[in-house]
Amino acid sequence: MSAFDRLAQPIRKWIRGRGWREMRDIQVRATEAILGSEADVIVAASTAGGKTESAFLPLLSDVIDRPSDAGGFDLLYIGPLKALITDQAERLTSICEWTDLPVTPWHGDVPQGVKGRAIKAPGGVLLITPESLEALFVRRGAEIARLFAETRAVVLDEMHTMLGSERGVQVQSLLTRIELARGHRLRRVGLSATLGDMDLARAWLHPDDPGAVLLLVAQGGGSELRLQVKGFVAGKEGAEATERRVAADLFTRLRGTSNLVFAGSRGNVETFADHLRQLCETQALPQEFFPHHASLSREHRSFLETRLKKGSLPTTAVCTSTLELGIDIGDVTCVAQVGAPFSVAALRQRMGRSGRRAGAPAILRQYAIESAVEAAATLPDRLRLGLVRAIAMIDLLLKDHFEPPATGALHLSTLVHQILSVIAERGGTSAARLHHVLCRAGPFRAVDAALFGEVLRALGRPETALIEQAADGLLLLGREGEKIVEHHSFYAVFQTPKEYRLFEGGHELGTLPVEQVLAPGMLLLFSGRRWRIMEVDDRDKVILLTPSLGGKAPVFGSAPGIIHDMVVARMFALLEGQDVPIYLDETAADLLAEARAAFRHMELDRRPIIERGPGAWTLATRAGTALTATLALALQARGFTVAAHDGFLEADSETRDIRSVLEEIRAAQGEPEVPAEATLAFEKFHPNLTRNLLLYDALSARLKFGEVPALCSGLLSSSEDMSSSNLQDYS
DNA sequence: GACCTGCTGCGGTTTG
Repeated sequence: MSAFDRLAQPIRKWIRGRGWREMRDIQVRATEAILGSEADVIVAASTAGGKTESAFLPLLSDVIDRPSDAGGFDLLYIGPLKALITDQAERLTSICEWTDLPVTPWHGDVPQGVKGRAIKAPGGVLLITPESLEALFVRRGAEIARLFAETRAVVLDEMHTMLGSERGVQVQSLLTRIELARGHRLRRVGLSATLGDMDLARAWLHPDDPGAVLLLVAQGGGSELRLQVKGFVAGKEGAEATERRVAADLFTRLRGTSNLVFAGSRGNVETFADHLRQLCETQALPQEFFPHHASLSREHRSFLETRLKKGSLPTTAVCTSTLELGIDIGDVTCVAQVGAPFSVAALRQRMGRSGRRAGAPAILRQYAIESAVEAAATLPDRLRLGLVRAIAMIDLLLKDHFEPPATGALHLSTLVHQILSVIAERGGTSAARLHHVLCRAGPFRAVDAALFGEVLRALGRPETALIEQAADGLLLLGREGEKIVEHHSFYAVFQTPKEYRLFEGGHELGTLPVEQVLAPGMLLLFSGRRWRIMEVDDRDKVILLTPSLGGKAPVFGSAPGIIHDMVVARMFALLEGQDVPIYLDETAADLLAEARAAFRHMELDRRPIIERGPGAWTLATRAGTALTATLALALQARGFTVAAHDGFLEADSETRDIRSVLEEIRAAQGEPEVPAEATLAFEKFHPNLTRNLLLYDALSARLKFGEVPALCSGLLSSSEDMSSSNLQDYS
């Protein structure tokens, strides 16, 4: 029987109505896998590859041909974005045209009435965010078993966003809790365009039996890739003039077509959008360049998304990662990247937005801006680390190597969240039951009973008061716990900063973080236009703006970027190599030659430690951000001031010698050494834990003291032969 | 030296 014939009659009718000549290969294979087995399935296909249909045509067929008598939702879909859920619900409603299966989108913008009706008569497909599912547990814990009693499968969309993230652990935990409530397993179907390590993806989907997960990868689809790296040197003209030259190049290359320009930060998005707007104005051309980032109003963002999707007018979005994944914005001619990205995985995701039409190439224009090098130039300037990283990223992209998600983290912040959620769901529970639900059946398997007890005691401290224990031993929400769980901000496992809202007239333009100093009279670039601040209301967190002629991009706040070991290793290979990639323009090639000359001149090709001056050293760690930062902490704990760059550390001390201190650190055998002033609280519920627990969490995720002794050995090795990795232990 | 994601229930008022 052909795959088409295995589908239910109403589904076949819908397919014929589409006028499809045949099903795609991935859809045929998914139909056979889903209808021919009970196994979990991963469907890996590009964004336009028909993943959603691959999963839902057979899943819906199964529901139609083998209807269940019990009530409850037949299929569950979890998606990371509200806009994606709205889109997918429309597509599924169309597919279900000839069936009587309801399709219910469920997120914060869905009206209460729709949700009320779905709870009263659950059935068909429920499409929901992780946060709204969390809210169901907290508010309607007793009804979970009824709602999902006979659910056939859960579809996990954009699965790559879940791997290694706090939100992914939350989803894993919620799925186990559904299974425990209804008493049997829930089949999982994962969808993604960009999964690096398939074994990790399998293990995430089915931790107890990764080998049983069927993996379906779409064939081909790899369109031709055209690349250029353009170098720019900021000379005496200053930074702004250089930005203008980059903007002028973008204007010439992109005008008249639709494109995405990834500018790296919200501040840069505003800066380049402003330059490009001015170029349109000067030449009396209609506006076709618009900014897009998370702080802009929903209204402005949807205007731009709709314009891109319609494709009738040339449109270039200057954007941050807001346009990296999610809803279908159609095909763009070219992806431009200003400055090096932070991961190959993100670059790959971005490239997926271009070259989607059959026969059209994917085009990447990489812009690298470097400073003019003078005698006092900094290490990153002399070694052209921005350009070198951009080339390393492209190199890895071409080889199809990208960063695997981090594994092995304890995720204690999300554990705290789930402890509160399970207690709220059941109105109270025992410590043993909690440990079973979350750490044995659930995703927190690295947390043993002793560590779990320490977490519970931290939450029960009088000053924390998240939980308390009744006389019979039952764990209940404490005074603060009640407050936190009651508020709607509880449902998300990630944290968001407080923000000002920006208005012009009664019209909201977007938001800015409250940390920065803003005062009336200041000039601002925002939402692609220029403003003067009229009024700052600190109580209501509102800022009133009026149009002006000047202005500069605001500071949106920052977090350190994390570069993987694999990228830094590639950067060193480039610095030590001779080859000049053919996709470099003349300036970029000159800059790479300068970087290589500087690398040799500093003798970094021969020695891992060089002395910049008395009490000032440069170390070539050749490691990514995590390990380099860990060594930096150990040096700081011993009185050094340090500055970290990709694969390098600059360490200064007036009293200590770097070699003897590295010997000491090596002798400490990976014992953590963290200066008292270093913060270890990064995640939403971290402030409720003890410093000791935060250290455990950091050691499991972002600090690598275990690798420090080997790193020290490599640095101390007197070998002149640097061809073998200095990360090996020579002792 | 960075980015992104999410949100319930209830009480009061208005409208047909």
